[in-house]
Amino acid sequence: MTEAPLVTILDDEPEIRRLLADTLEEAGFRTLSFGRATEFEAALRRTTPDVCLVDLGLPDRDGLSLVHRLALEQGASVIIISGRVQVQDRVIGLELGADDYIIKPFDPAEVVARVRARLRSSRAPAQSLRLARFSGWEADFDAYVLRSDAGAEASFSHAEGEVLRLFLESPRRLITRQQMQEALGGGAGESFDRAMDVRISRLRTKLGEDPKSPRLIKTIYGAGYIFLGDVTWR
Amino acid sequence: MTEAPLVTILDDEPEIRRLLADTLEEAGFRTLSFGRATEFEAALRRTTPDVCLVDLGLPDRDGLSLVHRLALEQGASVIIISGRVQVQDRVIGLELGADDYIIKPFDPAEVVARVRARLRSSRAPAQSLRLARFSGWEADFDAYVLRSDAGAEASFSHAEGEVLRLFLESPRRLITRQQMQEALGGGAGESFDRAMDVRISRLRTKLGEDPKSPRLIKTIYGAGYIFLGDVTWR
DNA sequence: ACCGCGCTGTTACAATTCGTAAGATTTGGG
DNA sequence: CCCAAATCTTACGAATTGTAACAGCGCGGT
Repeated sequence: MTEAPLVTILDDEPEIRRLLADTLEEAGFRTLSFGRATEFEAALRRTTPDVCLVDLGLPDRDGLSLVHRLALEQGASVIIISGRVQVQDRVIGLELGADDYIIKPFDPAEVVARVRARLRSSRAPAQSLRLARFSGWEADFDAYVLRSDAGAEASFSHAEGEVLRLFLESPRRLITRQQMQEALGGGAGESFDRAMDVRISRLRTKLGEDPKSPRLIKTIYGAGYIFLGDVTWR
Repeated sequence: MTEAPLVTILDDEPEIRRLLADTLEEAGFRTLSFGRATEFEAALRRTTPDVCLVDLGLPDRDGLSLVHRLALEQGASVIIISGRVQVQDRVIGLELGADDYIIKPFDPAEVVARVRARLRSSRAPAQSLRLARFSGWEADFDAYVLRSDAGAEASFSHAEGEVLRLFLESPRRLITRQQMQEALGGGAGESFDRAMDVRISRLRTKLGEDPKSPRLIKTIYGAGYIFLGDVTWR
């Protein structure tokens, strides 16, 4: 876990191998490159890669069966990189066990992004990226806690969190009561109105808003609310 | 798990929704379609899809932040379907947590194949799930023992293990009371409710949770529980 | 068989969450 | 300035959840 993830590259064109290896290593991965399937298979007996990039159309072996075996036995993520552009090829590749299918010519940045996506889904989610910073506050949606730079701390309930999240996802933008009602699951136009008010009221209290002139959650009479604040998600 | 996987479709164009829904249902999936993000979010409060197809460029919400949240919170696989063809868009979408990125116009057969690929990888590895590491703890399902990095050690019972395993198999994902009840074999809506609470309470105690603000097992009032923690199975 | 112990569900009661009701306050139009 | 509608706040209570205490059960040791 402390070590960089290992990505193997299997492609018969040396330039492509080098391009992929350079890009991936620059992105912080360890790489191993192979030009022929037999070499690759030999290496598999010694190490277990996290992600395998496999080019179809290899000279010495049918790439598809290799993919199939890899996916089944090794449990590694397999990404096919292929010059075949037919939808049918992609479908077959994916059904055979590939996790992704990239068409040549590819953009190295996209390959890196797709490799990362594979790693994310196979390993445990990297981090709890559920923190939002805004206007001297930090909202922690894991712990359900609000922390101010001044040191104040207040926990918020799930219902309050729904409202807060709605605001933090669309700051400086009008959120109509209707939208809020739909997003918060208030059934069809009932007296859920008041419930929403109350949630917001409680949230304001926890944010230490001055009832006379709220600075963060602003009411737009007859329309809805606007959340003011520069939000950064982490 | 005996039930067909649930795939949600979020796209503002009705024809696309229908096309996707038809194709996926023909392929044996259950589907739910939405035209607006708020509707979708409301539905998320009640069900937990296995795969989410999300169109960017929605009218009522920034699609990317939605993807971000989905990926992190719901634990579902997210596939972006977008008309934006720039590599940069794809990279951003993937880095934000999407598991795949399909460009419009798409071929329905490929979408099905990619959905299947997501399901394959998200499915719990059916191997020897005996040891799990998470947040400074190690759960040993052979010895029925919990060990903390700090050196604490507590044994857990079979019933407690069932709950713990359920959590560890779906971390960071809402587990409804109903789901839990089904998984744990509690007969239909009896007073088994309380038994579940008690199991969880006992588990919390062994994990050294602070009753006031548990860090690992979160209660979602009126819905269920979420287990927070980066889990790695061995 | 008897005893003791740990596991687990049940019960009862405490604590929490969250919507509703109701009255106070604010807003914007005339 | 007046009024009706919209919104805020507070108090309350129903529903949900937490947990301590108790009881039944199974099992191993004596």
